[in-house]
Amino acid sequence: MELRDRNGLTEREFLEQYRAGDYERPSVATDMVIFTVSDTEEDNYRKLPEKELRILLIQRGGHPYLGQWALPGGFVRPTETTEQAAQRELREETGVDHVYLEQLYTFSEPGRDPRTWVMSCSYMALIDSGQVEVEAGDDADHTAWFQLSYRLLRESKELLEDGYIKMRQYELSLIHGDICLNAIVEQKITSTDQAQATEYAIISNQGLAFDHAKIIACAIERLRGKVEYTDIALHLMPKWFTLTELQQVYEVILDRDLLKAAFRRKIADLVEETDHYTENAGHRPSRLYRRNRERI
Amino acid sequence: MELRDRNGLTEREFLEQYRAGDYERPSVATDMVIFTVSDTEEDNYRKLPEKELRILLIQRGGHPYLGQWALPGGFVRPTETTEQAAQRELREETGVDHVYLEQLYTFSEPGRDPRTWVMSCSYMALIDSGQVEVEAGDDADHTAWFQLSYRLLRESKELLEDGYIKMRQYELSLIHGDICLNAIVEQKITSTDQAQATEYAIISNQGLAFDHAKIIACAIERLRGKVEYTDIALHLMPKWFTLTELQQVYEVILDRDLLKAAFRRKIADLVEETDHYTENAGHRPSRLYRRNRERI
DNA sequence: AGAATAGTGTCTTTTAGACACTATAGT
DNA sequence: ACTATAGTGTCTAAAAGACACTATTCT
Repeated sequence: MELRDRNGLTEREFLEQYRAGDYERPSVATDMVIFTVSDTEEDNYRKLPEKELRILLIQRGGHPYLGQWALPGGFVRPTETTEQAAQRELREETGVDHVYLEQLYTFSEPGRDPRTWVMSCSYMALIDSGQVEVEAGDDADHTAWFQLSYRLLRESKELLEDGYIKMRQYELSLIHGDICLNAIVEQKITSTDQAQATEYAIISNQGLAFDHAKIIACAIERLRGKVEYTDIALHLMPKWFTLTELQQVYEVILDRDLLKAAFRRKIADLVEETDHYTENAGHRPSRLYRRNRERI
Repeated sequence: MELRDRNGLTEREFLEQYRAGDYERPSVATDMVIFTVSDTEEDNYRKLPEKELRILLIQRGGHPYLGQWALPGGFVRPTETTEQAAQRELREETGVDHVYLEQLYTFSEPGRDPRTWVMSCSYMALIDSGQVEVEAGDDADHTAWFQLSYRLLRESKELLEDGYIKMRQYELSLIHGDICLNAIVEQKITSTDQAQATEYAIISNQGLAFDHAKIIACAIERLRGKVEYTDIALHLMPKWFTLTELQQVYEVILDRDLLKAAFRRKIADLVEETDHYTENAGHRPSRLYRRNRERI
């Protein structure tokens, strides 16, 4: 009753005699864009601190890209999924374990790693600001949180016979103390009647290793997109937070101001009020909220 | 002036002496979900034909999963990106070249291929119905277009201390003539205050090879999501089409009826009217539209 | 004439944007 | 009392949903 292939083998027999071919295989690594949001210092006791979006980078201690900054990552092992590899990496690098984790994109351009054929399966992680503060100081081992900004520099559109080409140039800046990394990433959307393709290219790059500027661009775009229609931003918040803090997080991700009343209407179903309030703020206390687990 | 690592090597020297380690590497394949939309036959000369969503499958001629149906795909070569591999595969399998192509997700579960360690970088392609009809008959080489349906079967939600678990079971049906493939795919969303994870599992499976039921589920969900807020569906249309045909395509993707007036308002900016009309339809002729390349 | 689809007008409901107003702890 | 933020009310504009009505070709 068992199926036999053209050599007369059953599946079990086939698998027993199977030897992996000797064609070339790539190494597969995961690279992670780990986001968190932190307060900047504020001198005026009355004013609220501002928020900033940060990602974790590691300074490379060996070739290639010696001295430059790279995303945390590592090679995937045969006994784990890429996601488990990302989780393991995250634990090793930040000590945190249960966080929001989402696969972004697999980068596979030949030559993206000058050593050998390496594909990168990239992930984005969101860590709540509460969990992270503790580890912020471990600068000695060349791990640092960089403030991120990602802004549209130029935009152009060219009409074709049956479609268009749209180019957008973004400036990516990463700042940690005196260290300032910069890259310009170009997004090129070619759209014709049938085909459509989006390509990213690194136009200029100061201090970021490999194609990591592209991966970071990809992550921030995913984050911006999802903030608008999911509750993803809540994974960046501590257990309890004020609505103003939540709005600040939205604003720092989207890089634009939002109107208070409209914002509160929009996120009303994502949160649940508690009976707690902020204290000693130098102004009217604010009610604390938490994530609404009942939401549909 | 050149940087030297702890062994005193410059980057160039390092790369020259670099030998890839002998740790294990996975094979990386691409698997493609190629969508198209076709007309069903209609006996009543007055009635319009209905649309159905189809994907391309290939019957396996060897172990493993001998005789079962699999997505077209193949291994990635060291000189190409995963996207180029997908494009090559698409050309070989369907003869078409310029189509909408989008990376979906990289599946990496150890054991997903019983032969050896294989990761699959999956892609979704959209082919316009006009280009495809020609190739529809090549059934001899075990390649066939299957009508796809993907429906929610069950949904449940369990509240946790600080979050919830949501389970959804979908029934995936693929039909080509007398051949009927079936799978039930479960989506499990675990969401707590910090963490959130979405997992897919194949609950039952008749006739689909590997974990391809998961990949197809992933593709149809991406397609449904993007139809709502992009012009992605236009890549499934021929050069000229009626608004009713376009609406049918939206309806067959979303698996629900839409209101005509609201639909036309919504897609008004995505299309451009032509001066051509349908003929001999047994009823009032319909204006033909094309994709609007001027759209913002 | 009648069948079937094409195409539009308009009323209602919902959502988003804008802005002004009142409320309150802490120094 | 004053500062800075907290929080709400309401008007307007835009988008989505619902439904009815008219228009047109072909057999």
